[in-house]
Amino acid sequence: MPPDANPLPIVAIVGATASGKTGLSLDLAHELGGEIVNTDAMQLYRGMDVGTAKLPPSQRRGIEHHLLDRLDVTETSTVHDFQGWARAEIDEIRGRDRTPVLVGGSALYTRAILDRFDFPGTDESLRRELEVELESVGPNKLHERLKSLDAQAAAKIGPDNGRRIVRALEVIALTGRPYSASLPTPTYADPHSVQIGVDIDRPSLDARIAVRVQEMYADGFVEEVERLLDEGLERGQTARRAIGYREAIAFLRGEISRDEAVERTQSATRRFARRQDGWFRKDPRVVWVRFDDDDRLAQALAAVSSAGVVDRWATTEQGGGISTLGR
RNA sequence: GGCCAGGUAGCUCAGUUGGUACGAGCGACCGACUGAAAAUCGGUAGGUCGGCGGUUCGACCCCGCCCCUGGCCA
Repeated sequence: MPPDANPLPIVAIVGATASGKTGLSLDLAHELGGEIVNTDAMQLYRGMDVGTAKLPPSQRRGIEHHLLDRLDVTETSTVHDFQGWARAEIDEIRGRDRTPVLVGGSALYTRAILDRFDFPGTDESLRRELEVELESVGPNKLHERLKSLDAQAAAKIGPDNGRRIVRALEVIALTGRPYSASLPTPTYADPHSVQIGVDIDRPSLDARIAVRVQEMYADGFVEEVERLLDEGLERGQTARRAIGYREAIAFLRGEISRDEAVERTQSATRRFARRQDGWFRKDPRVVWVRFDDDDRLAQALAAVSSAGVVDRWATTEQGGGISTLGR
């Protein structure tokens, strides 16, 4: 392996909301001379600050942050666009000899960047057609059609998951090939990638979530949502469904009380955090560090320094009889 | 103190004209996931039906007493 073949790594900090990713990412970026790349679907939106726990510029310690505030709340976020933006951003950062540090809780988005992961195209009018049909005939009818076209995908997706059925039908119509309803096996697009997961136990996490939501409301979250409503939040396909925002909207409409909005937001966030955690846990490549370990930065740095040099280690540190098989 | 309503899954409530609870939504737990992913969808576990006694072959449903909650009247 030529020495130059070991470029700057791509570092990703993953884990549940409120686990402490942000703090660790800043420390890491500081140590590595890195720049932060957001991998959170909702922090992509301009104006969604308090409710997404977006780090205010004043607290960024002078570290560059990328991929925040890219979308208007009325726009639909797509993994595909995000993948393109993020990869371009990463190339640019590395081009400046800086280390990209990805931070965010959207597992699909993170994988879209790090892994070999190609998304089939989309077609506005076809999509709309299918959605209208879904609305009028219901998911089961569409599921039957999917079954005749791609029984495997149909079995995997299930008869009631309208949204995914529509997407499968769309992909099949567009590509003429079956839809893979299964995720590809995780393979880094660039082998010099590391994922560091922030490990936190549930009681601690739940307590932090409870506090965070309280603080959001104390910090003008409702006012933020009012502002965004003026900007057309409810017309947005993605943004208005964000946890916290949908509850705040219900509160502003007078459908639920403020306390109820807080409670529902807390419980929705807890559920979300569990899903996030499960999603990252499944990835065997993630190196975990405890959220409250004083040594976590050192552990993370160690994980980073071993990124991409696994091959070298395999030949030099293996020792014993196996080394005779060396390259 | 009197009257009325009610006490059924962790929560909010259905239900059985007496025959082993058809429960539902939410939550909890587990899982799926390729262009909305903070989305979308699937599965599992939870109940001595307020307590005690009575009637009955049999009561969560009937009777009596008691406890608790809410409301009304004193």
